[in-house]
Amino acid sequence: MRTTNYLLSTQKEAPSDAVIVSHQLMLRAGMIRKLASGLYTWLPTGLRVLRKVENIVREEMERAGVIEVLMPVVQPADLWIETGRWDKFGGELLRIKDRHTRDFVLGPTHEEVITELVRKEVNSYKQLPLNLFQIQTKFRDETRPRFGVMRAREFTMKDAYSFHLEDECLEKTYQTMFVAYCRIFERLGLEYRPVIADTGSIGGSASHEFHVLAQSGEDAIVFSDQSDYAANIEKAEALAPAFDRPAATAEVTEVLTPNTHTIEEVAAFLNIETSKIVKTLLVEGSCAEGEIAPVVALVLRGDHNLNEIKAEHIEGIASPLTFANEQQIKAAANCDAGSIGPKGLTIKVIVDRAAEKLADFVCGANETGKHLTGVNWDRDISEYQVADLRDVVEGDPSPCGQGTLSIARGIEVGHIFQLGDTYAKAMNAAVLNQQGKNQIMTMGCYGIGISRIVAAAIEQNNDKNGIIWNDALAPFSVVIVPMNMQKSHRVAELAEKYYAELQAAGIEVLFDDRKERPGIMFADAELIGIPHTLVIGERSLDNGVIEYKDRVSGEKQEVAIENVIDFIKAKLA
RNA sequence: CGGUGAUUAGCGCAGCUUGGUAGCGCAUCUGGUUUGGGACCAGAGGGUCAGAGGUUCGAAUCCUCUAUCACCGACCA
Repeated sequence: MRTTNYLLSTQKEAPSDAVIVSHQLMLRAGMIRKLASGLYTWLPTGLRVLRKVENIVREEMERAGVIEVLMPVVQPADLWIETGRWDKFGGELLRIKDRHTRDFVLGPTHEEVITELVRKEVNSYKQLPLNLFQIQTKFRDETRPRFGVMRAREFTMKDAYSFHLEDECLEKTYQTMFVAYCRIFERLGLEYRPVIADTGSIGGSASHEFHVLAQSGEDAIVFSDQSDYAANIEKAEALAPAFDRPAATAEVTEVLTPNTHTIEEVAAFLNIETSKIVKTLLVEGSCAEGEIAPVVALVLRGDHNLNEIKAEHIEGIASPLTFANEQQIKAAANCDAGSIGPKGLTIKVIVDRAAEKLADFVCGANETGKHLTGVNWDRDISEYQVADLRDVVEGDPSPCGQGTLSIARGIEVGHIFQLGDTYAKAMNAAVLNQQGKNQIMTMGCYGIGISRIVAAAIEQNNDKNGIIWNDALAPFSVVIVPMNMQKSHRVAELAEKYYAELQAAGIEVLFDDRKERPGIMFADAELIGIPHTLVIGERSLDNGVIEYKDRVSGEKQEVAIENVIDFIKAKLA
């Protein structure tokens, strides 16, 4: 590609609303442009990278025996009503009507459509297992799109769905997909970790997420320092402390804590550590439709965070987790949210394992502006239930039994699930088994965020000059930067020759044939992140060499004019 | 959905307090001088100051409403 025939669109400055480095660089390098919130146009440079990711994913899917299909973005509402997700899926599901006022959705995922396909096409166990994938546009009407294509509303995803007669077979395919995913992220050259994940509202038994490690990641993932254990913090169990609760030594005393609302304020006011205070959060309990939800109290140590996923999985708590509103708090505790405590509450009380080990602790007095000190479980509060409610923290023992946990930030780029028969049952997707009886299939689903990977890769590989692509993802492998080509025939001829020869060798090359000063060409090549640069100038031609520059290491070296093509081929091998 | 803030040329910003001919840098175009790390000189084009209403002789500036965008939170196969 010649730069003069291309749309380079680089910029010196990024729009001020881009806050993370990958978003800034994608805009500056001319990879994407925003059309509206969460909607992006892919410019030629960005699209080239996106296609690289797609192709690697496609190759590895095919290697793993997955077969490509393509399903519509627009899906009839009937299917979503059939699985119940028409009601369950929140505002993220964009609903539209056609000219006949029939209901449709823009597909945020394709379980319904693939199950509809397979239940019609597949009738016999002999056709199983079957694993199908597509690379396609998804739409999720995110309440808060951010970070460019990292969390866009419209994005590209690879989604695969497998169908089996038995769970045993599903587990085998799940393993195959796990390995295929590892291969994909290796080939993409990303630093990644598979972690145990929550299955979320999609349901199912087993699930792993694949995270690209990056400071800007929106997820917290935890690792054991002595084993392979790795999990999303949503899923990581906080073990009960291994010691017995100390005996009570203090009497319950009421103290005035005016104008304190947060745990930090109370701790500062009373001059104690936040870990000696418990916080009491009121949430809605589960109930039948139409009934008034009861309120349940969740009690945690002041220095711990509520893990909402764990909480909503507890029997008797509404899912999704819903915090009590002001009226509900007033009715249950007769005070403001800042002064609630477990003592004297008449509602159900669930205590975190760590909070349950406290003695002589501080809690709200259920009277605005007052707290209690010297409170003790059993002696002062008899009715309560103990559960794992909190996020693990750095240094907690690993739930696998070996080592302690550390926490890192990750960008979720892949997620695989063993769905089981949730969707197949809802949609009556069955085949005839060996006994000639109808048997509901069991399913797996496997997603990779293609467009998110592009952003994640940049997040992990950049410097002050721009993006640093590896050979697998680079929009171009080589850029030819001629010095003063308009004046020097020798330079122009050699540049043209290399351009033709590299193209003939099947190497993607950008020939910067603009009438620009060298500094501009260098800066653009580095901003876009092309891994290999060939600098052709009068200065070195007299010595029979040209200059090669490596974007990753920044190192320059001279290469004999006649060896350049072989040199580049060797670099890309 | 709640909180905060923003909206002036393609991008980055100033001007608003104290109302009086809409500016700067980068980018773009023309001509010239340059040419190994974002050059220099001369000139040019580009604006419904987010929109609507109000106050005023006069509004980018003051007031009201609306829209859009972003950040923090809530939410999120």
